[in-house]
Order: sequence, then C-alpha cells, then structure tokens
Amino acid sequence: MKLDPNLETIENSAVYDQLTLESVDFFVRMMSIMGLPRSVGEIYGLLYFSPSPLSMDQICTKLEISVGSASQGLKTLRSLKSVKSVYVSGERKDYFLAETEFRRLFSNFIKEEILPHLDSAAGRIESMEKNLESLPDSERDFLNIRVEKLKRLTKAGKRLLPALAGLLKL
Amino acid sequence: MKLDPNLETIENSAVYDQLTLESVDFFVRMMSIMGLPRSVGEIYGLLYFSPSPLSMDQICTKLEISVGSASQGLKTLRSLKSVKSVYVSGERKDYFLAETEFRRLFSNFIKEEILPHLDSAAGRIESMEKNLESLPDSERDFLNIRVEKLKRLTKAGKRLLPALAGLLKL
DNA sequence: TGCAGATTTCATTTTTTTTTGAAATGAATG
DNA sequence: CATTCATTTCAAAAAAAAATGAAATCTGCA
Repeated sequence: MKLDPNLETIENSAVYDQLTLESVDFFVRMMSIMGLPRSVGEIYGLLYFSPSPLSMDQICTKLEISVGSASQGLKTLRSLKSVKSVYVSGERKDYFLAETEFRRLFSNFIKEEILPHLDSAAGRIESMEKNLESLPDSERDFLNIRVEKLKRLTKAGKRLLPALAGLLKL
Repeated sequence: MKLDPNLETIENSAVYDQLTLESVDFFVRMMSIMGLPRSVGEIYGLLYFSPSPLSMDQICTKLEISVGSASQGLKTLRSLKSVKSVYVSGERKDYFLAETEFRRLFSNFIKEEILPHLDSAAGRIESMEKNLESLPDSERDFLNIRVEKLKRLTKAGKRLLPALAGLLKL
C-alpha cells in the first residue's frame, strides 16, 4: 500500500496507515476463507477504515492495483451489498463507503455463493433416486441409506445456512 | 490370494457406476465450496458409495488420478476424520472406508481450517488497539468503533462456528 | 537383516484463477 | 451532441493452486 504525503488529517498519519494495513490484511484473509480474491479483501479492508468515501482511482492508487481489478472487486462487493456508492457534490466519479453490517455481508454471501450449489445438489440427488429404482431390492439398501443421508444433508444446509447470518448479533 | 471379481456384484453394474459418478460430482462441489481440491472430493465421493473398502491403487485406477494425488487427498481426508482405514486379512496395503458422519467432517473442518484464522485475527486486533492508543482522543472515535466491531465479529465467530456442526441433526 | 511392496514427499508440469491494461462502452457537462 | 473523463469488459500475462511421477522413505514379513 502506498501512502500519500499530505499531512495534518488523520488519514495521512503513519498510525492510520498502519491500521489500514492491518485492516486490509484482516479482510484479505477473511475473504479468502470465503473463496474471494485478494483484491476484494484489499478494497473492503481499505474502505472499512476510511472515514471518508473513496473513488476508484484513489482505491487503485492506495492499493496499487489496476483499474480492472478495482472495477471487478467493487462489482463483487456491490453484489454482496458490502459497499455503497455515495454522491459527492461537484464530482463526476463514484465514491465508495464500506457497509459495515457483517450480517448482511454473510447473508448475501450465503444466498449468492452457496445456496445455488445446494439447489443443483437437490437435482443431482433426484437423479440418484431414479437410478436406485432400477436396482434389485436386495442390493438397494446400502446405497439407499447413503442417498437419504445426502438428501438430509442438503435439506439441513438449505434450512440452516440462511438462518446462520441471523445468529450474528454484533 | 485374491478374491475373484464376481461379475454379478452390485459394484460392477452400470447403474452403480452412474451413481458413483454422481456421488463424486456431489462431493467435488461440496469440497470445493470448502476450498478443498477436486481430488479430495473425488476420493470421498468414490468411497462414500463403496460398500467395500478400497485400496489406494484401486482409488487411483477408478478415478484415474496419480498416486501422489491419492496419497495427498487421503491425508487431508484423514485429518478431517472423514475416512478410516480398515485392516483386510492377508493384505499388506491399507484399505479405506468413508466415515459418513458429516457432523464430524464439518466440525473438524471448522476446527482445522477456520479457527486458526480467527486466532491470528485476534492477534491482529490487539495490535490495532495498541496503534489506536497513540491517536488523539478527538480522532479516535471512528476507528475505535470499527476495531470494536471486528473484535465482536471474531468473538462471535469463535463461539458460533464450533457450535454450528452441532446443529446438524441428520 | 534384507527384500518387496506400499506410501509419502517433493521438484516439476499442468491447470486454474486472478490481475493487468488497453479498447469499448457509458455518462455528465459545456 | 461532441467532448472528456469514468467505468466496464475482455484477451493476454502473471500468479497461485493442484496434479504428476519418480525418488526417498517406510513397513511388514521371510
């Protein structure tokens, strides 16, 4: 991360830079657990500790990433509703602020990245059940139990995961 | 001495192959959501529908993967306690069976892959708090609130995630 | 103990994912 | 409505992750 040497405001103090660095690091790891690219974590980490909204080119400059990455990363963060754009009077470009309700971030992540998989899994299980029917009763038991287990797992996932974010009382 | 391959067993039917294919596909996706490599999902998917334990070379043959991958994948699965090895009399090699309690799989996954990150996050937050102290009171508020939020998030994670697997009543 | 087969390790190759940067598209302003 | 700046898109480059396979290590048994 690159610092710009304009003094006096908190944003330009060395301590603030250090905090931002730690924030970026924190969110890079967190997003990476969620399977999101480094740049997404960097952008969110930067915005999370920024008292004022930042434009895309400020983000690119401070993080030393390309405009393509910034645009892509902001798109992802927008889809997770983790970032909001802010109108700044007399400015043409968009400015961004972090949305700090983690509950919403997780709930959108689950909705967008996980539930679709559970839905397609349900389809796959149906197809397994169809295949099972064509086996003789005597040999069906073992496989039947396994398929039932998968079915219960996906159902539990579909029920539990969306409820999970709701448990976050921060 | 080797058991002769009885062509009438369920394992050799086309329907069984189809089911195995679907199982592999199911678990490859599931493991990939958890950030685990394809080979891990393939191996678990194969074992999950196998009525009899399989050796490493059987796994390599059926999945067409290298011994290195199989060894690596089994190591991961062992560490997640998702696979158990079985003694087969008169056989030198190890044989493997899937452990089908998903609760244990998830609980181990959380313990091994996620909690360590939360622990290191706690350290990072401490360092942020130290940095905060050196800022003048007047400018500390905004950042203080953010750091507190991170602290609550990691604490909630540490409490909630291990409990999560326990909610799985399958 | 020494051997043969089984398993692990790890440098290398392959595959996949992410980033880049330039061209295309879009939008506000005069 | 043309110009300029801002944003998105996407092919190519770079980086990261995973798979391979052969050498090293381990293990049980004669």
